[in-house]
Amino acid sequence: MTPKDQPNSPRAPAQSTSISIATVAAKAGVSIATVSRVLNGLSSKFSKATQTKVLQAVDELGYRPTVAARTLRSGQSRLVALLASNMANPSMASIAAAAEVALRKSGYVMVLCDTHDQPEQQDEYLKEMGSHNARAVVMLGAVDSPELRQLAKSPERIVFVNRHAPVPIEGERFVGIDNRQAVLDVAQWMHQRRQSPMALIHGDVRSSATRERVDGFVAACKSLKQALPRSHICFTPGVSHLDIGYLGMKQLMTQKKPPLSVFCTSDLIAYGAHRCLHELHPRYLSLITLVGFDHSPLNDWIAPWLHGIRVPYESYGQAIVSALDSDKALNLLLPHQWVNARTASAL
Amino acid sequence: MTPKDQPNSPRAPAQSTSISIATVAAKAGVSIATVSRVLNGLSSKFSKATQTKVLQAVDELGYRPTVAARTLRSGQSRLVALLASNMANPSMASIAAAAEVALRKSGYVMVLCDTHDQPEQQDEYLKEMGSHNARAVVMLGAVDSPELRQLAKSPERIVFVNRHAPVPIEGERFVGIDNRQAVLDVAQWMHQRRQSPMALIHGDVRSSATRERVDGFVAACKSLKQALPRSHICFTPGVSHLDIGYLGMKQLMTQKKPPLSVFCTSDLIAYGAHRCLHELHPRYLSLITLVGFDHSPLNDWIAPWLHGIRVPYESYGQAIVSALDSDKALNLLLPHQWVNARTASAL
DNA sequence: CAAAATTAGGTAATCGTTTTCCTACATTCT
DNA sequence: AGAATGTAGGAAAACGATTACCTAATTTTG
Repeated sequence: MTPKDQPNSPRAPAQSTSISIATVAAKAGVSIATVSRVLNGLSSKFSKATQTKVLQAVDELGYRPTVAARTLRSGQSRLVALLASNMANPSMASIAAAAEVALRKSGYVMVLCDTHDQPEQQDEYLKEMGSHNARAVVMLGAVDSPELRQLAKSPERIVFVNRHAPVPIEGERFVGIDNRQAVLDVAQWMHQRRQSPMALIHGDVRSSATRERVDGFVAACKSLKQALPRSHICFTPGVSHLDIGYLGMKQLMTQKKPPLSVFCTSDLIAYGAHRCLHELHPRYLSLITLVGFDHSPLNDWIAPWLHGIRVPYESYGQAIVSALDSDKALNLLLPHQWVNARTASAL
Repeated sequence: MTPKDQPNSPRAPAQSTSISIATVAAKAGVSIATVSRVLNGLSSKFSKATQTKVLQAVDELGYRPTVAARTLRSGQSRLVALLASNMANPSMASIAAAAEVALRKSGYVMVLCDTHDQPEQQDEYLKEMGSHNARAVVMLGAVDSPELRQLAKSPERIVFVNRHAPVPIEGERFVGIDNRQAVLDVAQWMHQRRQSPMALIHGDVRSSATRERVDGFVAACKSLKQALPRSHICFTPGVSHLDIGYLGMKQLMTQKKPPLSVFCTSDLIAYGAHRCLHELHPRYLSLITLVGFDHSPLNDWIAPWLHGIRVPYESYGQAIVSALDSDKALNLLLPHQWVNARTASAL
């Protein structure tokens, strides 16, 4: 702005010499300890006048405490690790984005780690976070691993998101939705529309979320007296959700009684199923109802043909922070919502 | 697994007492300094025998250096901050995911920050990263801000991705694609198909990437003697890319000579345009050609009607690391690719 | 009014590393 | 053989905060 853009008065020390708490103390004419106390709000340890002096010195020098020193001494850092099992999944990305905002707002710093659903990587990251003195770990799709079991026994804070801990943990902090209720909603909606036969394409049931959805859906069908033969339940191991959907749908369409409505346990699976139908014959798209699970906002734009359960990922961030700051076990189930396709037709 | 799941032999010290380099030194029967040297590979400072002893002690104790202490002493950390302007954009998420993997592979730890394209937030994060002794900052869509200018003058490493530094920086490290060439490809393809009139819907030109695409496309049209009247160039400030596309297309369709092919400077814009066309009349979808820019892998599944430039986001990770590790300015332009729509029809 | 309690703030130890000196051999050069 | 060089490793000083402990002054209490 001003012609001279030296940030400080000429008296100010060269920017190169980093300013430490000692610099502030000297400038304010107090001891290092006092500066520290003011900065940490250890009230009844300093007078109002001193506070002002210190704060002013801090401000003038543009001082910021060195994180490493603080962490070393106090043994606590503001780092929170988010271990995601697969960042290529848009819903994981949504959660990561929401978590980042909420964590930041609470003064945390988020480190992102993609475990690719592999126990070894997960362990590596968990160890890494230990040596960083991370305040907490957010597991976005945890898999079983030695280090995780180890960590679970320690007082370390872990928040499980969407997928429960792979091994029972007393005092588990969990953030997710009520999958049982959600799939019940799905089953009832499909049942009302009388679009039999129905089918189910699902992901890997090693994920508790998927397991709840599969079990819940099967149970709901049974209680509704809605047929769901084993041949109409598809899963292909070892491939992406997109391929699971694609292959599953292909398989379903070879049955003698192809389904009229298909529930997919994730949106990605539904996308795959859609592509399959489209390739087989575009007309199928208007005949067969696809129901997904996740409903990213983008669906309204590019997959308006998809019905499904909307998971409120944008509010996961705050929930994760709450779980993290909580001193006891927590099971936060966020409200989901049924969403009708925007267009009946196949777009 | 075993009945006794004490991780260590009975001889091992209680897990609670954290093991430091001193513990290792004691166990190996050497000094702290030597352990440090072995761990840091300061060769010709220790014998092979000592190395073995130390490494074994490290292994048996499961010792990991405390990051904070190391950072404090050396003034360097392995933290790399990735400041993204908008994580809700799938292409940013792709880059973030790719960067995370590549950085990790090179021993860095990635901190994710969403600036929401706001200078104040960006500054806050930049300052924060300063006090973390971050090794580098990766700007994924930088905006102009005081702190960034300040940082640019320091020896701090900054990598600009996709969008160039908002203010000229000598020695800029850049990772992106050749937008000029890409839009030339687009224009030529559209020109060959003779789908006149053509139109352009673009994002905010404060982004250098968008500016290059817009200017390049306009220039290409001119050199191809392809009409592109001002009325066929749309931009709506202050709304999301999706809305830019939606509103832009709506505006285009009210013209007396609506376009037969439309170039959108991002896929999100194309999605918006598509939705608009679909709502106006599904038949439009098979008449009007939409060309996007980004081409996330998901497009093959949910937007097979979209032509466009594929940006190799998955290889951005490695490129970012290269730029970061480079000692001099760098302008890494990755190869893009023209992609035809998978289906001519409107899905 | 003396004792007790509170307030304000300084001194110095400490966190776990890295790194600068130093020393003491062992080797090589002249 | 004496000097120079290299190798191996120890002792101790940083790095920049937090915090336990201590001292004085001030206020409250009985």
